[in-house]
Formats: sequence, C-alpha cells, structure tokens
Amino acid sequence: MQTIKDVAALAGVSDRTVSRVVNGEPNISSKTRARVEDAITRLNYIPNLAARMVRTNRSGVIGLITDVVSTTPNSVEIIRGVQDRVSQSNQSLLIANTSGASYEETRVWRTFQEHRIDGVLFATMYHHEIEFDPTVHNIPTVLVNCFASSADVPAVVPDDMNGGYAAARHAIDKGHARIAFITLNPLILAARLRREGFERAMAEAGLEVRHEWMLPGIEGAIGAERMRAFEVAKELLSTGPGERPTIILTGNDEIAMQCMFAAASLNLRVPEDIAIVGYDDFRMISERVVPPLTTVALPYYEIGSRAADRLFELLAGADNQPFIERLPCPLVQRGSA
Amino acid sequence: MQTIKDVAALAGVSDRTVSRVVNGEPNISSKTRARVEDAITRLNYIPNLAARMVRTNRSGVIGLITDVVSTTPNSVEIIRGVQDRVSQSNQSLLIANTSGASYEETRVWRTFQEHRIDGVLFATMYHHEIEFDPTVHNIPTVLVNCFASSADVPAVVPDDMNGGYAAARHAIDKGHARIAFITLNPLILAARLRREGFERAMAEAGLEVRHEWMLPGIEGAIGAERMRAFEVAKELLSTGPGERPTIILTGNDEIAMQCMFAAASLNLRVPEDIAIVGYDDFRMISERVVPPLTTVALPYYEIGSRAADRLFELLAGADNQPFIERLPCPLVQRGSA
DNA sequence: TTTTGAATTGACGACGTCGACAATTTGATG
DNA sequence: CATCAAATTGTCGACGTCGTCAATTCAAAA
Repeated sequence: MQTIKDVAALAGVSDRTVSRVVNGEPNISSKTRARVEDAITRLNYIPNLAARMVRTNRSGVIGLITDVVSTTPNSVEIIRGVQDRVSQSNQSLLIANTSGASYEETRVWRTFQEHRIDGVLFATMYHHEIEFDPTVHNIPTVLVNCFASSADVPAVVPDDMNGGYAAARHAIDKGHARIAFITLNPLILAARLRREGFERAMAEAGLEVRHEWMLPGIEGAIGAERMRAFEVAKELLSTGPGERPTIILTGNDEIAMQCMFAAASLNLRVPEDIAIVGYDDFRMISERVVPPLTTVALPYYEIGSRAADRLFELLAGADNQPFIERLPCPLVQRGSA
Repeated sequence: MQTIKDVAALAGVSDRTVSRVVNGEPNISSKTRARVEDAITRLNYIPNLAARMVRTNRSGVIGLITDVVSTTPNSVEIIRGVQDRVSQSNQSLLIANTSGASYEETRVWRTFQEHRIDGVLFATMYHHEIEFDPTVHNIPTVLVNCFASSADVPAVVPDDMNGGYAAARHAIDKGHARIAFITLNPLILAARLRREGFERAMAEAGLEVRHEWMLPGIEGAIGAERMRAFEVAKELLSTGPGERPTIILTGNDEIAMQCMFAAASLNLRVPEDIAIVGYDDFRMISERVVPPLTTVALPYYEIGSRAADRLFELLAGADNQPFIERLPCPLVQRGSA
C-alpha cells in the first residue's frame, strides 16, 4: 500500500507537505497542491488512519452499544439516525451488541477502549432506567432510549407521557367519551408514562377514567410476557353498542392489531363501530392493517440522530448540563380512528 | 493513558516482554508473566490498537455496508448474525450505510480503506442481483442477501425457490387442492424464485396452477409500489365455498395479514374456511395476528452469521471457490394453515 | 564443575503520520 | 538592489507497538 512518502517522492516535495495537502491545511501554494493532488490520484494513495491516530491520539470513531437489538425493529431506526449524523461529521461508527449479558458489556467497553473510541452511544431496546456509572469507563457517553437517574449522564428518550396524552387528546377531540386503554405490560416504564399522559388528558377534559376499561394487553414478568390483547379486547367489546367503549387506545401497534382482529371476530367495523389507536408506528403493521392504523409515532430516527448530535457537542467541549432530553411522540392519523 | 512502557517500568522488565504477555506469546516464565499481569492490572493498562495496527498492518476490523436498511427489520437480524460471529472471533465491526446512493457507497469504501479494514460484508435489503467488481476496492468481500453474476464473488442468499416449494408442499400435504398464490411484486427476484418453487411443487403433485389464482399483491415500479393484497384477496374469496381456493400462499407476512383482514371482512374463518401461509416470518406480525401465522422463515440471522464465517475463511486464505450459497427457508407452522 | 542447547529476555528500529520548529522562498517596500 | 516580514516548504523526532535478532539465563548432561 502506498504511503505518504511515495506520494512525496513522486510529487517532488517533502512528506510533510503531502500531509498538509491531505489534511487541507492552509498556506500551500496552489501549484504545489496541484502537483501533490496529482501524485495522490496517480498512486491511488489512501491515508492510514491508524498511523494518524497514533500520532494525534484521536480516533474519529464513535461506538454504539446496543442490548438485545433483535426483537424489535426500532433499533434499526436508531442506528440509522446515528449513522447519518456520524457520517455527516466524517466519523466512523463501531457497533457492538451486549445481548443483555453484563460480561459481554464489559468486553465491549474494553474493546472500545482499545480502539480509543472518541465517544459512546449506549442504546437500549426498551425505554427504561439503567444503572450507569460514567466514571467507570471514562469515555464521553450519551444514553439512548434509557437514562440513569443516579448520575448526571446525558440521555435522549421518547416522551411517552406526551404520547399518551396525544392519543387521548385525539380521541377526545374526535368526540369520543367512552374511551378504553389496553396498555403495555404495567411493569414497563413506558406503560406507566403513557397511562399518566392518558389520565392527564382525560382529567383535563373532565372525563372519568373507568377502571374496567383500563387493562393490560401484555402480562407477566419481563422476558416471559404473554400477549393477551385479543382476549382482552374481545371481552371489552362483547357488550351492547350503548355500553362498550367507542374507541380503544393501545400500548403498541401489535396490541392495536389484535384489537382489530377482535373487532372483526365480533363483526364490528373499524372505525365506525369501534375506533382504534396504536402506539409506536411500526409501519410494517400500521400501514398494512386494514384500515391503516392511527397511531402515535415513536421518533426513533430522531432519537438516534439527536443522541449523536449531543455526543458531538459533548466531544466539542460544550458544557451543556447533563440532562434527559425527551422527544415528542407525534400522532399519525390514518384510517382507524 | 498508560502505555506498554509504563507497565514495563513498573514490572521491571522490558517493554517487549510486556508485549509478549499481552499477546499471549509462548516462552514467558510464569514468574515474569505474573509480575507483568499484576502491573497491567495496577495501571489499568489497555493496549492501543491503533499502534498495534500501524506495526502489524492488520486492523482486526470488519466492515459492514448496508443499503437502505430502514424500511425492513430484516437487516437487524443480519447485523446480529454478523455481530455475533465478529465478536466471537475477537474482531470489531464498523458499519456504514449507503442509503442506496452510489456516491455514498464510494465514500464508504474509501472510509473502510482508510481504516485498513480486513474484509467487507456488503448487504442489501432485497435479495437481488447487483453489479460488483471486486477488483475496484481490492478488499476481501462477501455479498449478503445479494449476488454478482458477472464476477466470482462469494455470496450468501436465502433459497427463495426452496421456500416457495416448502410453502406449496405444506399446502399439498395438508390436503389442499385449490391453492392460490398472492405474490410479491413480480419485478422482484424473490417473487420469481418463490413462484418457481411453488410451481415445481404443484407440478410434482400433479396439480394445475390456475392463472386467475396467481396474482401479485404488490404492484408498481420499485420504490413506488402499491400494496393491493387486501383487494386482491377479497376479490379472490368473494366466490362460493366450492369455487374459491381453500388456501392462499403469500409473498410475505404483510400480504398474509391483509388476506386475513380480507377473510374477516367476508366472515370467513382462518384456517377453517380459508387457510393462509405467509413468508418471511416477521415475528412482529406472524406471532401477533390471530390466529398466528404459518409462514416460511427467511433465515436472516443465519445469513449474517454464515456470511461472516465465509469472510473469515476467505481472510484465513481458504481457497474455497467463490460461489453463491443459498440457505434454506424453513416453514414455521402456527395456526393459520 | 563445565558444557551445551533451549528457554527466556532485551535492545533497537520501523510502521505511517503529524507537531514543533527551522529553513527557504516570495514579494512588497524603501 | 537591499531589506524584511509573510508565506511556503522542509527536517526531525515522537506517537505505541511489535518484528528481528542478539544477549542472557537456565537446566540437564557430561
């Protein structure tokens, strides 16, 4: 492989001059620059980042740590958001997956340290609180889709409360008064936050939250959940037209989809007989069910890109106070409500 | 940051000896090794990969290039498959996304070359043929979910023909004779391959492939597709019980889901009145629809891990002939057929 | 105890790049 | 034409690691 010296020899200048051209430093005569650039092209010279790194002690690489990425597709959007920003700022992205195992996590951090990574994005699949001690690794870190309350670590998360509020608001604005909510597993933080938002909107509108219409669609310990939305929805809808809810808000699009199947099994039309609102906006579901789903979008792409931006700010030395940033979850209206 | 020399000083040996311990080289007395390891721990020494890289000219980093990752979640599984293998073999994974733009692709390859990447995995979202000239970049490459017929480049793809065959076989084995197939966009390679497999199974069973039961569920130019599965399925099922198909095979799980909605809108029960088979096994859909979907699984995780394995073989100098490896698509039986 | 071959350890320099600073060239001014 | 500051280019060495090869230590055999 060609080195900077080969280029220098061909261009008839010193290697240092080539270095200057490559790095776009000022004070190079245009004549010299042209000759060097020509030599670079002719030799197809490509700088050796490792060597530069040894010298400058900065890697230009960002690390992304994810836990169990696999089961939900959200992560792709997060990765894409990060990726776009990273490449815009001419850095590279090293990714690693812990599979949720803590010894893996140790290994991953170690690898990142060996690479002298400039900064780390630590992303989780679920929006939840984690334990994180920034002093252990000593690499600038931004948490993504999770947060640490015990220490001041920058974090970017979705505003689930806001999303729950948006869903309820939509129902109320559409004139619904009999509103049910089939939630995520109550053990999950997002479930609690979304319900809070829901309850706030209901309270603001002077509507009563009926206990028997507020039901978990997913139950069981984390890692051993059972999806019960279909049964729950069917039960909920098996009463007379004047008794049952006119709209069901749900904890995610999968639950919403099961509600649609429950409605269909009872010969109820969506949205005429029963309106349904999802959450997450997994487009594979929300755009494909019939009718398409009105749902609250989780801004995963934005979470990823914003997290990357904040990491760059951090690296640039911006002394913005560490804080948790919540991105809004906008309602996407389609046909189901 | 501590260097190998700091460790050497503390342990009272030469830096070269520390290097030997770090790299697990033989012929170190256990006494010396212990002293060095102790010093490493005490100083929390972490080797500088960049420096090692300059010296050895090997990076220990694999690059993954993806095109438009975003729209389907498959890619996550591919990434996970790759990731698992890469970390098992103690390497690192650099990922980059071209967004399908060719100038981005150029930039990405360039970045990888700057990093002196050991090898590249080039993954596409759709299973399709690409143009790829391995001599341009001169980095060992394995194609993932795509292949180049113009040159001998190793590739790992799903065996779509086999999957179409498996779906048809399942239908036939279950005693169905009136079998419909709502396909992917016929412009897509996978659509053609799956149909071929379907037709082969039908021919083997002596069953006639009825033209009017072989319909595209997705139409339009690539990038501007329209999903028409619901209408197509509804039309297909709007005939008398003795006339209509008893099972619908589909091009993917989204189409299958729309078929289920079509069936529901006609008050047909799945699978009693009409059985439905999906393709892809997007578990977010296949496990959540009611009843859960019998479907053909795309082995994305295996594609990723196998591709990584083949790349490592390539790097190890195995002169296995470049060839296209097709991984089987097994049928996953659930409730819908 | 000496010999000897193997095992262990160390000295030195090179990898490709860039920072620090010195040397040279340039061009405007008197 | 001499002067001088600014612009441009070059020299040298260091970054942290490991390959090469030489030096030293060790242990068993003579």
